[in-house]
Amino acid sequence: MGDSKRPLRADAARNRARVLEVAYEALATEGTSVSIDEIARRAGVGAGTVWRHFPTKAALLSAVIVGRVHTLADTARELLTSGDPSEAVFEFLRVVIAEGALDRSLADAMAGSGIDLDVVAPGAEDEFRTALGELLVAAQRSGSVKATITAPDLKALIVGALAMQAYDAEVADRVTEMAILGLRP
Amino acid sequence: MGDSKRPLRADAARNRARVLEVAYEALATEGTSVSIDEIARRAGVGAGTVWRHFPTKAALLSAVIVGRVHTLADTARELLTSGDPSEAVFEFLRVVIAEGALDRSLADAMAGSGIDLDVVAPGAEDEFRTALGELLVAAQRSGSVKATITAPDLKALIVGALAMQAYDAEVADRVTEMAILGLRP
Amino acid sequence: MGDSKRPLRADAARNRARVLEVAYEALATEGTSVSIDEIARRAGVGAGTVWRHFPTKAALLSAVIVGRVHTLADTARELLTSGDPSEAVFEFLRVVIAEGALDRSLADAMAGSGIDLDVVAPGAEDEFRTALGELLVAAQRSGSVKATITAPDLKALIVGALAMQAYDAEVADRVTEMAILGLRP
Amino acid sequence: MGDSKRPLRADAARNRARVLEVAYEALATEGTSVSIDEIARRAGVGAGTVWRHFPTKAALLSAVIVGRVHTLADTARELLTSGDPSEAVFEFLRVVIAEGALDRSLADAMAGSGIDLDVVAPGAEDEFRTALGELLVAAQRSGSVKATITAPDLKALIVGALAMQAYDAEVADRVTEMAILGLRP
DNA sequence: AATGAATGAGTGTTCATTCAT
DNA sequence: GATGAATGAACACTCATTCAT
Repeated sequence: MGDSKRPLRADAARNRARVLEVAYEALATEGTSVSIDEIARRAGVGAGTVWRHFPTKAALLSAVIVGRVHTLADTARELLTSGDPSEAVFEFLRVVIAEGALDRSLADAMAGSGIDLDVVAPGAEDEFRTALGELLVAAQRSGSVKATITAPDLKALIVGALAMQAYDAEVADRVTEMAILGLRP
Repeated sequence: MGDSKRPLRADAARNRARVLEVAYEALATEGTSVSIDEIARRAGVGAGTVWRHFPTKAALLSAVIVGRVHTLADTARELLTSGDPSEAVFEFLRVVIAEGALDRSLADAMAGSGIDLDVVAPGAEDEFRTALGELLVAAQRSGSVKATITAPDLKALIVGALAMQAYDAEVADRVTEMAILGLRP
Repeated sequence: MGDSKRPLRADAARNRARVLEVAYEALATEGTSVSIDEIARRAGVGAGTVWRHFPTKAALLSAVIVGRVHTLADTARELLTSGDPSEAVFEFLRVVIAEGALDRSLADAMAGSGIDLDVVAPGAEDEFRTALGELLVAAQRSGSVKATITAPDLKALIVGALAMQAYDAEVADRVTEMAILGLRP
Repeated sequence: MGDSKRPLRADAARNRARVLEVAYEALATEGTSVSIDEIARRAGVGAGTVWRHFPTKAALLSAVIVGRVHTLADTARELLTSGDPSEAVFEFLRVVIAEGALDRSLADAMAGSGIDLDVVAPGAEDEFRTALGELLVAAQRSGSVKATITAPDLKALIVGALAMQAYDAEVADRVTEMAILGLRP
């Protein structure tokens, strides 16, 4: 099991990665209204090539989002092991905010009709939830976050930060700092 | 005051109001993807009539948003005079959340490229800021909100609540409650 | 009842008729593969205008077919009243064949997936069946068609003639003449 | 006889045959709208392999049709030698009808613009005509078909049966039976 | 002032054909 | 010889905007 897809040919893999990268930037900059043609143009490939790799626009959006979720989960793990575990959760929130300017696509796409992370990439969702859980446990163990705070609270805060970021960076910043005060004992 | 436009004829004013009302409902229900034709159809007028009053789709969105801001400012004033002033600000936040399910359009439209409330309706912005300022002063005077909280903090919280609402009701709920904890002394 | 649609504005009606006419010719000449854009171009209108009148390609095909069925029913009635009733049914078959060169669209469209005359225009279907029934009764009464022949036989012959016409005029001609021999006592 | 093409390598020949077989089934089932990619996928070969053997879609269609014509000619010969020669021609017609459900592709493809059997495979055409001629001669010799019927009449009936089959099985059935009555003395 | 028909560029998606591996 | 990725034009359909009535 797990070998249902042979590895892509080198050139195809290169194109796929290039499209994903360009799509991420384009979505972050322009929102979900960017056209597939525009993404293809920027990536220097034909529209059909985008279609080969991502047969619907939703599939492309999902792939971008899944990639972003992986990156965030990586970031969470790094913060936990490389710094002060009691502050890692707050650091993570700030990273989400700081990088969120590029993440208009996530909130847009997920708010937009019909993309459910649980459905398109259950693995990514689990990975993300696990990382968040570790951040939370570390913080509560060291007393920097109230014991009454739950993992869903934390996830809501992350998602909310992204949603606010999509609208306005300063708004996200201010509200998150207020909510962080509410997290502390 | 010295407006260059004469008052609208009665039937025109009625049409304008009807379009606005229908547009608000349609945008709240369907998001910004509703077509102008659909709004015209629901309002029982021709597409050209919508165009006469709102020459671009952005103009219609702006007008809807301005109307909504007026309503929110009214709500703020009512809460201040009819209930406990020390809790009015929290009540207001909860109203924003509760009604926000109808306000997907606001965040959508404002997050979408290029609508700036300060530009399209400086008066509405002022009115809203004033009402928020009064809520804040009342709360701080009675000690229910920390003295370090500023009007921009509060505005960010309102706007953030709307942005989160557009994505997910529960997220908005949880994050706002956390932030309210951060507001209290 | 029956006034659910107000009469079209004069210019709209003209456009609708022009599109239908052009569509009939184009479909007859090129088959169902003609694009809507091509039809719009030939009719001298925008693609959106075609769409306003016929929101899907199937709707346009249906309208063309219904129009054609009406014309055929008219022809049947004329043949019955203006000539020899005993030969009217054979004359009608020959007209179908002769004009069928323009009718590639009918067989194509009806063979193609999903257009059912009974569904798109039950009235037209009834009108057609009635006209065929009258042709058959008149012929059987005068003894020019066997009593064992039924209305469905006759309808099959018409439809088959169209289907063969779409492929080859001579084939339709020869087979129909053979079948006519089978019809006679 | 002196063909300019050397015989195909064994594996290439196997691929060619497999593609043809799959193409016949796919065309019969789905009509001419099946994509080359889909046929390649079902045959388990790459799209380029299909292209190597059949450089255009029309070439593939032609090859399928030619193959089908060969099969029909074989059937005709078998019926002539293994059964009652006087009824063989009627049996053959019924076989064409019965199997015609799989032959939507023939009528589709030949009705569609530009494939002419005489051009793409004069040999197959001759073989088919010869077999039909033999059926006809046998029937007329035994008195089961009128002497006035010609080979082109019979060919029209076969082709017409296929054309009608593509539209509706019952139509083909009824019309062919009527025409058979016209064939008998 | 109001209507609603017309426009035409734009969307996501599809696919026959070509070509680098 | 075989592969399957890439191409790019085409499709049906949509809609904000304009304009004749």
